[in-house]
Amino acid sequence: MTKPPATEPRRTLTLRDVSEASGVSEMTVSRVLRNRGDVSDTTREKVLIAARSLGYVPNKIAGALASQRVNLVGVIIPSMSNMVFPEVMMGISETLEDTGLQPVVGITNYSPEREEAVLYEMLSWRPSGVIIAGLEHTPASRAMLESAGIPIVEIMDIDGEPVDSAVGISHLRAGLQMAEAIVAAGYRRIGFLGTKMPEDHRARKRLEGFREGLRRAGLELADEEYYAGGSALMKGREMTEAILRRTPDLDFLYYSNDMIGAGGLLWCLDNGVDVPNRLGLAGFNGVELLDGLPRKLATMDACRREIGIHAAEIIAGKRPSGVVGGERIELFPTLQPGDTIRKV
Amino acid sequence: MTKPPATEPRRTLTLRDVSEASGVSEMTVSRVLRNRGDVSDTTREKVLIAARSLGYVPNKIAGALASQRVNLVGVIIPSMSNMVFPEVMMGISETLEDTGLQPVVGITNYSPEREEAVLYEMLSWRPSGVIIAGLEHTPASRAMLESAGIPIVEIMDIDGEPVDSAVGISHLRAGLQMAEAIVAAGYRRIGFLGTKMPEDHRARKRLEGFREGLRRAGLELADEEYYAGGSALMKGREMTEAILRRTPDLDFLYYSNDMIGAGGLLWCLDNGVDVPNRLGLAGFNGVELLDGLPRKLATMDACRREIGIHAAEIIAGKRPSGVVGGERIELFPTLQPGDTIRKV
DNA sequence: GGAGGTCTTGATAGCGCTAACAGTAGCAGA
DNA sequence: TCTGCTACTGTTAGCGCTATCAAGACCTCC
Repeated sequence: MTKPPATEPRRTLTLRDVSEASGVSEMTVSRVLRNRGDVSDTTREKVLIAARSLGYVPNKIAGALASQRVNLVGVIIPSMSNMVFPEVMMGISETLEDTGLQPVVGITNYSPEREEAVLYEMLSWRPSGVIIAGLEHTPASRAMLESAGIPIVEIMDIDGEPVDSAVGISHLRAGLQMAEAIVAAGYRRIGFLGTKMPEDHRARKRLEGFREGLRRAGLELADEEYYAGGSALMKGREMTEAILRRTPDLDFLYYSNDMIGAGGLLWCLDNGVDVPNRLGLAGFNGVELLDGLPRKLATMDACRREIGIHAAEIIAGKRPSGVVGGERIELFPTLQPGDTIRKV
Repeated sequence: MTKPPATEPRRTLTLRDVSEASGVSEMTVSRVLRNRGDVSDTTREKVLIAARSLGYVPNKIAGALASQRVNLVGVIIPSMSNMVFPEVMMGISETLEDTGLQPVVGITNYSPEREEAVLYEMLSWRPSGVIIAGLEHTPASRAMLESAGIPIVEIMDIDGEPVDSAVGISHLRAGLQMAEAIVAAGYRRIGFLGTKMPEDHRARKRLEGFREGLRRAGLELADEEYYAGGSALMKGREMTEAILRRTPDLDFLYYSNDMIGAGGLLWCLDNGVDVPNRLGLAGFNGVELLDGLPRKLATMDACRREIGIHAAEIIAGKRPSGVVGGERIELFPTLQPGDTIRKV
């Protein structure tokens, strides 16, 4: 039988091809490629040369099915566009790096239905664990998480009942603290600017906590302004102008995130508003970006990187002491007064 | 033998469980769950009820192995932290949404070795296609891409030889055009500010094209300044101050990206530099963020969303006319002069 | 000398699903 | 009545890999 010409229609390679090319069993090839079990140096060498020269890429689908192990960790977050989640991701990837585990991201756009769909899709790949933002999920999502039989870490928030483990900060408390700081600095006519996002539970909780803080001082919000979509910086300018036109005697503006806060700050500087004496400003998140602004906006960092690190550690089983699951790690954000709150 | 009490240690469910619970064969369950093939309404109903009440989640690993089809598309990009790639991702996800295909992202941090590793990992899941940033890869990466036997789309750049398809803009030309516009506006003492990133080939090509543009006008760069790491906005300020201190007679600064450009702009405004008369500024990318700045930075949009859309269309086989592969789509960025280049 | 290692390799049996084909029933048309 | 179809359901045989066990070769130590 004559060999067909060099370029035969290429099937995708399997272990068998490498096994034939190197003259050992498939099992041995598998062992070499996974660095598992004893294989003599000469055999190992032969196999590696054969695999490389063929350009063999293992099929993890088959491998995962056979071994019942998948090196994937599902990460489900609402968005990637504001700076907050990328930073969480950094913490996660960095921590997972030397564990052989690999994050796979799903985006929900703050939609519970979408979250449910993304979760279903993820679980159908049988990941080793799931990291998911928030504690609020549809009943179906919660049921899936509960019966998945893998570690689940709910991140960002700890005001609620986690399915399994949770790592985050208390947004209720964050809002409360900010209110206290503002009141302590002597501001009294306080406005709030935020997003129209009923499903952003963390922003909602911050506002709730903020209101509570004001109430304890016998105050309440003097005005509110909400937006949806568009460039946050620009929206911050527009909203600031709008709220001040409507309620000119406001002496403080609390923004639900740093980006609109920064927009507000720029508007004030452009329009000669005396910050922080005539008007104080504060945001939330501690976005690094703001470091370059002419003045530093008061904010509260959300411990984003740390949250990612801790969550990944739980999934990777790296937590100290033999804790098995159901961990609850609360982190504590610190207030950064910047230049936009009066010093007391 | 007595049945163990209700709460027995839960194995993960398989088709067989649903099949037993609903009294039909596994095959029929499979058909119902995938909506494929004819199944009577009554059977369908029975199966769906059983599946739902058990909380069955299909195992895509087994499904993919059996069907030799994987609904995943690998997307390999250098970074997620500057605003450029998230926007490409939006275009991709949006386009893939109704195709049953699902993007899976890998990040390389501009490291060719990392890219190689990420690519290997991705290919081992046998995705339906790969979208990868840039045309420059290690020989091993290129070999993998060539022999993967799936559609490959290299994005962002088209100055080079693609493995299969390519969608992007010419960064060489982008740099050249910007140089021409600057020269035409009468600027002569031109500085460049960029990142220390030998592996950011697109930034390199823009600079190359920019130099060529200056040379054609008998000019050359009067000074250069590079940075690495840190908050881009902040770095933009610092670098601007540094380059102007060193070469005070510069009349134009070309930044390799909008963020440092924005930092530069803020510095100029803070320090009373007359922009654009005494000093002109320009960046690159067309980042939406900049909309909120006091003055609009000259820039060039990089067609990021469109790139994502076209790339996804190629993978999904949505391209018009029966083109099979090896498509090359060039997009053309437009110059947005903003307020930081003198009107001619 | 033989029991009991260690090291290395291979054979076998699935993992949970789906492609492909093989029925079976029911019904229209000749 | 039989053929030929459509609608539905089940059986069989893998997909490409790994867990597990078995076995051969070669030692070591009483």
